[in-house]
Formats: sequence, structure tokens, C-alpha cells
Amino acid sequence: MEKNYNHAGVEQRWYSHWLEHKYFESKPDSRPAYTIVIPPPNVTGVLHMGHCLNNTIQDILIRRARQKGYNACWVPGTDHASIATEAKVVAMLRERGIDKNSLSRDEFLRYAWEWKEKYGGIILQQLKKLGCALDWSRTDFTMDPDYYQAVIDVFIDLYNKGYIHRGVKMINWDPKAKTALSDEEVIYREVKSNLYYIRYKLDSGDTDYITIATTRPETILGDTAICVHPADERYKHLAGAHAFVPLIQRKIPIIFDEYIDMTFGTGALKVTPAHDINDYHLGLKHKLPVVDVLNDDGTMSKAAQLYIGEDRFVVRKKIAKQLDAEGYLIKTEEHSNNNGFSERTDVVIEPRLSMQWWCRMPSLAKPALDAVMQDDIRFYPAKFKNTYRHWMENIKDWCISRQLWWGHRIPAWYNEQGEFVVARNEAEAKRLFEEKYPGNQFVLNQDEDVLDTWFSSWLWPIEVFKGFTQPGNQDIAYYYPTSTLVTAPEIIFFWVARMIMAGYEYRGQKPFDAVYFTGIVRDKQGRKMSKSLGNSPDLLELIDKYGADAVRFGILITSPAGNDLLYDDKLCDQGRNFNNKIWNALRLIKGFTISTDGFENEFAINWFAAKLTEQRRKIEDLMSQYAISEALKTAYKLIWDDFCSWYLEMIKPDYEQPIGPRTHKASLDFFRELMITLHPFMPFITEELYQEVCDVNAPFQSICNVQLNDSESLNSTILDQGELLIELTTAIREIRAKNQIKPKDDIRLFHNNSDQNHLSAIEQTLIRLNYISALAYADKAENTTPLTIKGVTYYMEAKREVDPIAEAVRLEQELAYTIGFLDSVMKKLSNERFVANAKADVIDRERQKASDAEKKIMALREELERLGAKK
RNA sequence: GGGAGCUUAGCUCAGCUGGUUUAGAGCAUCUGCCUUACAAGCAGAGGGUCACUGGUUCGACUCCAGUAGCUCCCA
Repeated sequence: MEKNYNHAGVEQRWYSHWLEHKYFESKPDSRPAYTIVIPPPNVTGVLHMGHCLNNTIQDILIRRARQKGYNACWVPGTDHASIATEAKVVAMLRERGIDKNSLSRDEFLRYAWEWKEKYGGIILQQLKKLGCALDWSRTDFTMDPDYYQAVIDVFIDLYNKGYIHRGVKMINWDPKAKTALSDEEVIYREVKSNLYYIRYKLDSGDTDYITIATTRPETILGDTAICVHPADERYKHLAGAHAFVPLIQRKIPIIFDEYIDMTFGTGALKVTPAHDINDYHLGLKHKLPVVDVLNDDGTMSKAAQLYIGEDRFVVRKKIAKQLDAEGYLIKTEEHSNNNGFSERTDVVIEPRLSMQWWCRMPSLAKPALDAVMQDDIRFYPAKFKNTYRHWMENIKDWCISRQLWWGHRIPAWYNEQGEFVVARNEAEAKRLFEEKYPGNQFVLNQDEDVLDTWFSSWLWPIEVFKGFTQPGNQDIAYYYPTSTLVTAPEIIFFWVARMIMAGYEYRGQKPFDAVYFTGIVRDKQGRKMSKSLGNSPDLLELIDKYGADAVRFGILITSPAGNDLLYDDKLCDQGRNFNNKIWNALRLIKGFTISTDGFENEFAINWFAAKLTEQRRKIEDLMSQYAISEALKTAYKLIWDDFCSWYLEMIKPDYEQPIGPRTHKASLDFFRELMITLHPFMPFITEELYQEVCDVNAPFQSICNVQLNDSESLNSTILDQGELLIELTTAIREIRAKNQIKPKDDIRLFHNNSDQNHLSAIEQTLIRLNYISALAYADKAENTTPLTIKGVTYYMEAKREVDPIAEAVRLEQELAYTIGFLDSVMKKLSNERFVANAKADVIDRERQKASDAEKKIMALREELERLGAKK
């Protein structure tokens, strides 16, 4: 074997093997199902660190479930991402010199599909590099024909139930993508801006003005009132008065409303119902006209009268100048306020009145809220229940229409009068129209808009198993509800909540048993990874450099459940080093020569068997709580510390001596079990090395299909003995290190335990590990260094004289600590109320602690006296 | 403005329903080792008044209240 493990070649080879033999494909059978649906990545996406974390976790859950005897099924797929994809296609067309507006809808969609076929699967290919055990035969896409139909049918169904309606409301408008966005697609950021103080002439006299403050002077052209607080003394006299909008001299009323914050600006608010949600509501209340001064691309409309066709931000500057020049601008102040930005295009959102399709949520939300609150669906970490509840209890209508072409076209047909029906297709629409309006002639046109992408992905856990298009099929019955959803908290509302709603509405059942929320991957300075900062490593390069196993290790080892993690390449180094450690452990075992009279260590075998069982149970416990990082840490320590540092050292024969067959076989068995334990976390190296320790004559079995079994009973006596062995050995090594006694210089060890057999189980191993030439009972031993463990004092005697001064310092420190410790214990024990109130086993434990400490203090004092006499 | 959460070793975090040591781990640091699996390694060490202030209790990192700072979500 090579000196170091090299991942190159190994990973590709095994992944191909796994695919070829279809280990990851699942079909319903008699086993219980363990199902995960992948959060479908966006077709425009490429794999980044967030995906790496998210999918590694899913892979671990799936591989572990398979080991535990479940029929594990992990479904891959992508979503069509209306806005993002349409933007990519428009950009592609621009490069080819084609203007989207010159194309028909069908022509555009042909280009879009072409783009999707070419680039839409990249991200799925990248997941293979990570080792993901996905059932590729089930790969789905939100715009596949069946899926498409399911989305349309759900729309029709919800429309017929009265949940979906059409109406004019204020929406978030993305002037770049020229589409409406849902509230969830708007990101609020603080921005620095100016607060403009503008005076409006009043109709009461030429020198009377009222001054308002605004951050958006270009919208004054859409003003239809000025509003003040009824209790504001400054403006009481203006009841019934009117003002004139500067530059255009529109006459608008002064209105009074308690909504006004008297302390902000001048206490007078310009009211622009078309361009601000609060103003819109004021407008409704006071029956104000609506003047929409913006076009859909963010330029000024005809209704603005001025600057028609110019961009809103250009106009903001120009109009400020003009207002100043004409004496309307009193002053400008620096100001910071929150602006909404489009999640996809990052332009400033324009609140805009618009005719859209809406889905009413409360009755959908009710069962979905209850399910989570009652832990029928469990959230990990549970703190997200609060976030979820808050949103669900204040849920608003969902704006589901988007002014785009790429997506599920809204199945509504209109006649020339704007009357409409909702139907599966044009023929049915015609039929419905004839029912509604018998005898009339119609020319029908389908709605131009498509549905919000989330309106398709909320059906994902159902329709990937054809739960809508082939209801009652075997897959949906078997795999639904799925087991665990792994996702980011950012999409708890977008996606998680809505899937739960769809699950109850359409299956009468939750879509998954548990939701595991991952944190955000940040750089080591805690900054979010982003393209603009360039602080995100290229995942594929990382995998090339370190291997997928090491990268998986790196991203997980530092990843507490639900908390952000600070990524650093160093973590991958640690993963790579771990690979190497495992590799070398096997190299050692394989390098032994075996002989029937070779070295055997029965104690080591029994001890490690117990340790393995104990730690595997701990891993199981941690995994059941989704403490995945902790579980990996436990496996890491089991292999590195318990197996390599202790077990292998215990069984290592003397130089160039053979090992006994029993110990050799046990070591191979342990190694194999360790590979199985680690496999879900690091699939490639474990498969590679598992095969190395399998019987060559047995039929081939991939580690992917090996079952994890825990039937062994746990021998806790031997674990205690092992602990004593380790504690003693560590203490001896410490004394050696402090006194420059070489690791292999012989020592003699005495102890004062009246039970002279207390070391018999570990004696042989203790002697070998510590180069002990004599081990005996002694009440007190001259010229030795004492160490007290669990009430027994051991005396270590070295050929080399210990330095009395350094030794005295060491003992003094230990004595001080132990006295302090004893004090704290005695304080408890001398407290009558403690003895009266505390549980018996707590008191016993304290008494044991006290007696051990007393013995230790005695031994230390004696030794110090002896050293003192010497000085 | 509303809501949630966080504050434990230089860094990243464990520490569940209060009593297992005057608090643990990994990484980093320091010391000694090229020991015949691994220097991508081995052996050892140092490092924390558990943010602050009160309260409950025989006993608080752990429960409660307040203060300060930080983060996230929503409007």
C-alpha cells in the first residue's frame, strides 16, 4: 500500500459502479420506506457551498436509512425558476442579437426549452461528484408534461373552491423583469437617501404654503391629497383647504387622519395612492383618485405629465433640481430608509396597483399551522416553530401570477369584454362560456401570465410520485408522506409552509415527518458567501483537490444544527488528514505477519468491541436528534482516538514479531465495522477500504447495501477497566514528559490497593504500553512519584532520578487543586439541608468524591514531605 | 415598529428536564519526539471569575427578571 491515501480515481470509479448497479434506485416493497425529496435546485443554478451542505446531509440520512433496513428513496429534480430562467434566456437571445419583444410566445418558449435542455441539468451532474445517492431514474422537473398538468389542475381546483380570485391590489413590481412578485420575493435593505422638504401652495392665499417631506419627489406628480393628523395644532386651520401640486398645479385636498406620525418630517404627508401601500389604503378610506405616474419599466407615464418616458431615478434628480429652481424645495436632509429589492433582479421594487391572481390562504393555513405546533411535523431546530407560527397567523393573500412566459400559463380564457372562465383547455373554456352566456359568439384569449414558480414547487412531494396525475398509484401510496425535508430557513415561507398546506389540502396528510433546517455557509470572517464578494470557493475545484469525502467532512464537522457555519479550507485539510489516518490504520493491519504463536491481546479485543457498541449507540442517539455534526465528531474520535491511538497500540506486536490470528481477524472485523459506521458521512473511502478487508472468496457486496447491526450487549465493566488503563497510561506519560524520562525507559509501578487483583484484566496491556518492568503491591514506596486515580495511589519508579524541584512544583499544584476540590465537596456535605434534600445517589457520589480526594491529598503530602527531606 | 434567537478557552461550538469532577470537544498555540501505519504523524501541556446585575434554591453555565451587545426574520 502507498504511504498516503489518494482520492483521485477512487471516487469516480465507485460512483460509476454504484450507478451501474442501480443501488440507489428504489421500488416499493415490503420494507418501510425512508424518503427524501430534494429541494429542487433552480435550473439556472450551479452547485455552491450551500448545496454542498444541504445535499451532504440528505445523503447521510439516506445512506444511514438504507443501512438500517429502510427502503431508502431520494428523489432528484429541478424547478423551472420562472424569473431567473427567463432572465437567462433573454440574455442568451441578446447575445445572439435577438430581442425578446420581436418573438412570439411560442418562439420564445422554444428558445427557453433549448436553454433548459442545454444547461438545466448541470447542477444535477455536479451532485454526482459529491457522492449523492439519488435515485436518478426518478429525476423530475416542475415543467414536465405531467407535472405541468398537475399545477394547472390545482389552480382550477382552488379556483372552483373559491380560494383563487382575480383582483386589483397593490403588488410588488419588478420593473426590470416587468412582473409582479410575492411579498416573500422582496428583500428589504437599508439605503441612504435624501429626505426632500417640498412646499405646496395653498388655495387660501398666495403666500400660504404647506411643507411635506418625501424621499421620492418624482411621485409628487401622482399626489392626490395631503394628509395631516387631526390633533396637530399646526394644521388645524386647514380643514377644508386645498393645496396645489408643484409644477403641475393639480388641486388636491388636505385630509385628516390619525394614521399620520406627527413627529416625522413636517407632520404633513403627501398621499400618492398609486405608489405606496399605506397611501393606497388612505386613498381607499378617503376615496381619493389614483394617478399612476409610472410605466411597467419604471419610466414616467403620460399621467405624470412631465418627464414622460424617463427613468424614475433620473427623474428624481431632475425634479429635485426643478423644484429647487422654482422655489418649492425648502431643504434636503440625509436620511436612511428601508427599500425593497427584487430577490432575482436586485432592482428597487415599485409598489404598484395591478390586476393579478391571488390565492386566499387562511383555510389552507389552518391545518398546516396545527401540524407543526402539535409536532406532528417536527422542526429541527425547534426554534423555527416560532417563526413559522408568526407568519402563518398573519398570512396574507398570495400573489400567484407573474408577467412572464416561462412557466405554467394561467388557465383562464377571456372574451373581448374581459369576462373569463377557468378551464383545462380552450375547448372546455368554450363550453363553459356557452353555458354561462348561451347563444353568444366568442373569440377567446388565454391569460398571458404564468404562475409563481412556488405555485408548482409546493406540489413537489406529491407530484414527484405522480400523486396528482396518477392518483392512487403504488409510489404515492408507498413513499408519501416522505420522511425528512432538508432545507434552508430562508424558504420556510416560500416553500416549506406551502408544501405543508398542499399536503393537507390534497392528500389530507403531512408531506414529511420532519424538517431539518441547515444554517448558512459563511466565510471564516462570517460573511455570507456571494458572487460579488468572490468569497465562495469553487466546489468542484475543492472536490478535485481534497476529494468529496474530505469536503463533506469539512463542511459538516463545523456545522451545528440550524446555525450558520464558518467555512475554511482548513476544515477540508482535516478531512483529508482523517482519510489518511484511516488509510494508514489499514496499512498497519495489513502489514502484520500472522502466526499461530503470534501476539494476542484478548483484553484489547473485548475492550474495543464494547467501545464500538457504546459509540455506535451514541451516534444513533445523536442522529435521531439530527445532531449530525456531533455524530460525525463521535465517529471521528472513535476511529482516531479509540481505534488508532489506543486499540492499535495495544495489539501491536513487538518489532518484527507476528500477530496472532485471533487478534488479526478481530482487527479486520473492527475495521470493517468502522467503515460501515462512517460510510454515510464519507462514502467513497469507506467503500474503497471496506472492499480491502472483505473476504475475497465471498460474493461482492457494496458497502452501500451493508446493514448496520447492533445486537451486542454492552460490557460496561470492561469499559471501566479500559478507562483506568487509559487514565493510568496518560498519567505515566505525563510524568515521563515532565521529567524527560524517555517513553521506552523501563519503569516500575506499585499500588496500594488492598484488592490486589484490581489490575489483573489490564495488567498485560498496561505493562506493554508503558514499558513496566515490575508491577506490584506496595503500601508505600520510596523514591517514587505518586499518582492517585479513583482512590488508589500508584507509585511510579524510574531509573532516572526525577528532578525534585520540578516534581515538588507539580505536586504542589495538584495538591492545591485537590484541596480546593475537597473543600467544595465538603461544603455540600456539611450542609444539613443538602444532606436532607438531595437524592441519595447524589450524596453517595459526593461522599465518594470526598474520600478519593482525601486519599489523594494524603499521598501527595507524603511525597512532598519526602521530597522536602531530600532538598 | 413587531417577533425570534444568541452571548461558555485565541477561533468554532457541546453542555437535554438544576447536583459526574472549582465546565468539555475540535481547531489553533506551546513543549518534546523523523518511535519500525501515518510529520497529512506521535506523546504531553497551557488556556475560561460560563456577557453583566439581581432573584428562586441546600445547590445555577443550567430556572426567572432586568441591563448591555450581537444576529436573524417580518412590516
